[in-house]
Amino acid sequence: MKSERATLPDRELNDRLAASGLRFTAQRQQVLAVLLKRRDHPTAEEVFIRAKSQMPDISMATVYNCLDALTQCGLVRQVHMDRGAARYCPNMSDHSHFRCEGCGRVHDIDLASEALRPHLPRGFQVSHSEVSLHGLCADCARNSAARSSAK
Amino acid sequence: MKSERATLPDRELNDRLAASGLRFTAQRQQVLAVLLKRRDHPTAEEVFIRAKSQMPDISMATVYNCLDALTQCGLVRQVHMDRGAARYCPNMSDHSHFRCEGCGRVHDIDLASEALRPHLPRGFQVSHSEVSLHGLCADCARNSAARSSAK
DNA sequence: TTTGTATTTAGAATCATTCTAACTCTTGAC
DNA sequence: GTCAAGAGTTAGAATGATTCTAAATACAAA
Ligand SMILES: [Mn+2]
Ligand SMILES: [Mn+2]
Ligand SMILES: [Zn+2]
Ligand SMILES: [Zn+2]
Repeated sequence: MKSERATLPDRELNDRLAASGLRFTAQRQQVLAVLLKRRDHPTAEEVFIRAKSQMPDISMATVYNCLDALTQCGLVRQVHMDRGAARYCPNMSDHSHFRCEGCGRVHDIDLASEALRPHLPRGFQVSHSEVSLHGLCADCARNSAARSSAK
Repeated sequence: MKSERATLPDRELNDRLAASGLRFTAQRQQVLAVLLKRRDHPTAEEVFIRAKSQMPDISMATVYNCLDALTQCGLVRQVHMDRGAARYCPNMSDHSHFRCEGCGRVHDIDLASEALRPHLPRGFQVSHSEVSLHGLCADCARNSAARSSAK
């Protein structure tokens, strides 16, 4: 049985889209649902695969369009690690990203770009900033330490 | 009259290349010279154009190869701003980058990634980090303030 | 010299993304 | 309800940056 009233994320989606003069569509709902379900910073390609499993007719072009719409209306951020495909994150708090070279996962890091402000030279006005870190996450660091001590 | 002994950057280049098992070549020398001459974070394309003006037979593939060799032997860093082409920087000190939306220039910012260390969650090991900032540089901010007050 | 390897080169291939143009759906006069 | 206008979706083409490939060239050591 489907609830009469929209779920909370759907209501939020509807309002945000409307505020940007955009329509609520099944595809945008699906793409957002994918991002909210597993917060692992998937690429557009990965979003496409996951969305397609629920909505077989959705196209890659639409996934790009939806991700763009969601980004525009402030529900999703693009994340740029490495040179490869952009990743997408539905966590809109001011945070940074850490890409683990061991497991490949992209972790949210509670490091606000606000913290960088005092380091800037006089007169510069920052409108947007991005911090990307690379290395070993706690789990992978522990494993690699264990492996090397075991020899 | 050309000096008998190699210039300082050439000596350094020779040593660094040797240390990585790479040869000193005219193309690598030229590409490094381009980067040292104007430290404005050019893209590979821009490096190609500048190098070509001195060395008309150099190819784009070689510019990519040389930039790669210079990066490997620690004389140059790749800088990733936006989604576009990578930029190259011969300043190997721990610093960050600021892309001005007014004039398009990429400025070095004296913000060491070391400063981020204390913000990391326990157990994470950072091997590399990059901070990219966007906004208005001091000059452009001043101009835009002047323009808006003049109405 | 000779010979093996590193480097350069042009062009093809690849990858992510954007664009195009046709089709479909929604909305809001009438 | 009908219908036109606009918004959204779609497949596939086009683009831009980079990497790959294979042949030619330059080098360095034997
Ligand atoms: Mn995130
Ligand atoms: Mn720099
Ligand atoms: Zn890990
Ligand atoms: Zn500027």
